[in-house]
Amino acid sequence: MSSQYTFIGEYNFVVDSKNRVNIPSPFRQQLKKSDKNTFVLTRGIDSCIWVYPLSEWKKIEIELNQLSSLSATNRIFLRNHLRHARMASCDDQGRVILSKQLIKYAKIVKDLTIIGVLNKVEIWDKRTLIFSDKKTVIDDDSYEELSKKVTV
Amino acid sequence: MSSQYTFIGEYNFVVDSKNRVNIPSPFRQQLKKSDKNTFVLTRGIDSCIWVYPLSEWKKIEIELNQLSSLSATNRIFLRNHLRHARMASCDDQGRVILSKQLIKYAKIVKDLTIIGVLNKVEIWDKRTLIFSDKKTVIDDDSYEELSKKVTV
DNA sequence: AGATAGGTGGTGAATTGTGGGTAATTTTCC
DNA sequence: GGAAAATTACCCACAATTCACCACCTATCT
Repeated sequence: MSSQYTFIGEYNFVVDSKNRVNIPSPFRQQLKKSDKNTFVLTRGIDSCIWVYPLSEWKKIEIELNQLSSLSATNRIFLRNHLRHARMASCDDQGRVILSKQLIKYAKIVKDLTIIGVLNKVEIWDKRTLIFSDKKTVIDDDSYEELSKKVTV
Repeated sequence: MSSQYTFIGEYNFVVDSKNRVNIPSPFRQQLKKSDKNTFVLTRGIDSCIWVYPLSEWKKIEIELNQLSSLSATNRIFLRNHLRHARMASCDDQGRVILSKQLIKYAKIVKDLTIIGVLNKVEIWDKRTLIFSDKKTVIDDDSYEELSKKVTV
């Protein structure tokens, strides 16, 4: 399950009065033509927005398509996962528009921090992330668990 | 069994005095010519209306055809699924007409929430969905099960 | 200094969601 | 069967939003 993308690094941007956000230029330059400058934006598990290039999202879709709608759990899961997702294409300046729902969810005011996380991009409200940083220190036990899965 | 369609996101609309409902424009734009602006509307398993593009419905028909009518469960399932299904075409403004039976079944008053669920679209009464949200929480065991199937 | 690239702000045109009217068609009822 | 009533199909209209650009400012590198 390896990705074609290598989004890494951190960038500070602002969201403008029309809810537009710049995708960092190094990320945009990686985009394949087949992705047509299109991303899928959705709720992150933390209070941030996850941004996938179209082709990366398609991989997720393939998995979600396995789930039969005859199962109640599946239906709830699919609904809740997909309802907050949106496609968005870059304009000529490389910006995407955030929906009001996503802005509200991620508590976005104006200043943003955008982080590359390999195959996806996270959009954080700057202050929210600073606050979140203080809380999310990984304890030793969790590192033990992690060590079984990744070598780093 | 992957879909040609990527219906995602949530939209708020109203049903008008003639029982017309707008199909969200991003969904309509995906429609293939062969689908001829035609959908199949039927009862969802939850109290909502399921909307399939014609070609996606055809796939379901193929699956349903696999079910032997010798089984009582199958017969009941088939009947209940098919008796409420209806074809409906968009008008020039991209709206379909909901039958009274479907409106009653989904307890639709005026405000709607429309959710894209990959290959189909769900039409919910706004209040009903909010109420449903509160009741339907996925428990931990179910999440464990899900995690075996999808990574997301 | 000039050129280039990257980030931010703004604007007019096109799209979209919603409402309504009228004629054709179907259904209902006697 | 046929008239009346309801439903449906096919239009037009319009306000609000969104989209595709254009313009400008800034920093960096040559």
